[in-house]
Amino acid sequence: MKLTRYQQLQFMLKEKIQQGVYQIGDYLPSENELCADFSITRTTVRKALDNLIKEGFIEKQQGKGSRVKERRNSLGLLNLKGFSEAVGQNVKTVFLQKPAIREWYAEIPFQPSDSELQANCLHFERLRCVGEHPVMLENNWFSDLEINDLAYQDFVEGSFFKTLSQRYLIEIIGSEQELRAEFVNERTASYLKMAPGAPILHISVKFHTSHAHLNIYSELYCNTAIYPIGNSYHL
Amino acid sequence: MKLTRYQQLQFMLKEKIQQGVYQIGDYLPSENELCADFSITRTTVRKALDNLIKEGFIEKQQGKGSRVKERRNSLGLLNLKGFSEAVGQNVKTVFLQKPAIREWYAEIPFQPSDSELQANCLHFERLRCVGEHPVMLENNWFSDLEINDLAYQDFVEGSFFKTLSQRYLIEIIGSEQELRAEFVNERTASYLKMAPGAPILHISVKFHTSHAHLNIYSELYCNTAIYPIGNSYHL
DNA sequence: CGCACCAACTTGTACGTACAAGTATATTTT
DNA sequence: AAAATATACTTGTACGTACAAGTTGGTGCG
Repeated sequence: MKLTRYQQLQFMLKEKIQQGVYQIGDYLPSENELCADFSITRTTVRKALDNLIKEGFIEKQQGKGSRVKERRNSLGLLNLKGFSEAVGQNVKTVFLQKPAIREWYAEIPFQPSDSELQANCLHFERLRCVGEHPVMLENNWFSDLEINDLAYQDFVEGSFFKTLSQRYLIEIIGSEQELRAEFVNERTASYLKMAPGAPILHISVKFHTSHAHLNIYSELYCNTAIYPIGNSYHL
Repeated sequence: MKLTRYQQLQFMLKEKIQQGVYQIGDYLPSENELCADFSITRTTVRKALDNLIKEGFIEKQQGKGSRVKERRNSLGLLNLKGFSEAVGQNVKTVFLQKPAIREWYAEIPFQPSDSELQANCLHFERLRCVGEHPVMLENNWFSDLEINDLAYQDFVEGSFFKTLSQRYLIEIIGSEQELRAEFVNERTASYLKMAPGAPILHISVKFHTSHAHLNIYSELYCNTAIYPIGNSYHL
């Protein structure tokens, strides 16, 4: 697997950002410095930086430079409104099912590819709580083609996506979602401490990753009575 | 307002796509042809095409060319799953409130800017139906800073966003959403022909546009019992 | 002290060139 | 007829150069 020059620089910079060498708000070396350091032309450096912008890692300003930014806001990822932004993020995550090989769940509204179905299916289930309020029940399925040795202890800062990015160099590059308002079922109601018959937000997601054969299939049940679900994207 | 060369080409191509000169699936002229036609270098042509890719208008394949694609799928825009993809799209849209200047709605969960609040507020309300099923009640608010003379007869193919793009050259470049599952209220239930106490999907959206001072604020109430709401994006 | 100006940076645009790599078609060989 | 090869396209990568435009800090004048 041979990488182009701009890919080498792109991945190297991404790695340093993820490792914290360049922190949020920091400026990267200027384009001319990167040219000199890597013995490449500015055209190639700019291609690498353009990709990092598209991936949401940095932003540029003419005359100033390239600054590392908070990536979460660039993605169409779900977040608990008023939670990620909160200062004291007293969020707890409880594993109901630790990561393990299980059967592919039949009720996924998206069709996994043949190569995914032929591989083993990894699955885990978590309960997300804000303070003492359980707010989201989350199930995830994905093939073990690219990911092995996944243990729940390993999750980087408790985040599955951060783990994918830092341990496996896998980035989320897109998603499809289906949204439904339903009556909560019995099992979910008991976990989320909701009254029977209450409305619940049911989200089915297919996350596309930088590895073409790897998708993450998630089924989310959210109690939005206190914390609505937020979702943002931009080009 | 002086446009750069790649912007001129970019807007010209976008215009031709929107006018149907280049239809979905068509290939654009090759990069070298565009170079010759506009007397610019390939670097500049590629910059214009890169932007059209980012905006979701085209996709490229090495060795073949640049093909016009269905833009809807690139945006985080909401669509009725199983509806847009359906062949016989027997969708009806009924205006409950035609576009007119009204008061800013106080309950928007996003804060309009001062320049927006100082301008007049345009508003309209629509009911979206699939066949005989009403599925979505939609309210939209936005300032009249960039948009005037908006009449409901003018909507291009019945689409507000297509109207913005083609009549006002305004593109949606991002959005923030808040999702909630609630009990349907009385008025909404009667419009959507739902039983009182049924669960409903409540979506609050702030659409960011290519005009920095113009945002579209939408409040959507969706009956997802038959048609779930779809939502996709990719980098 | 305050303001205008300049110099030294930064990124943005645009030029031109060369070759690599993927796709499709026509031609030649087997 | 089928397979391999040549070819003429396409886009992708990478080089190098020049100047425009935005930002910052210092210098010197009023």
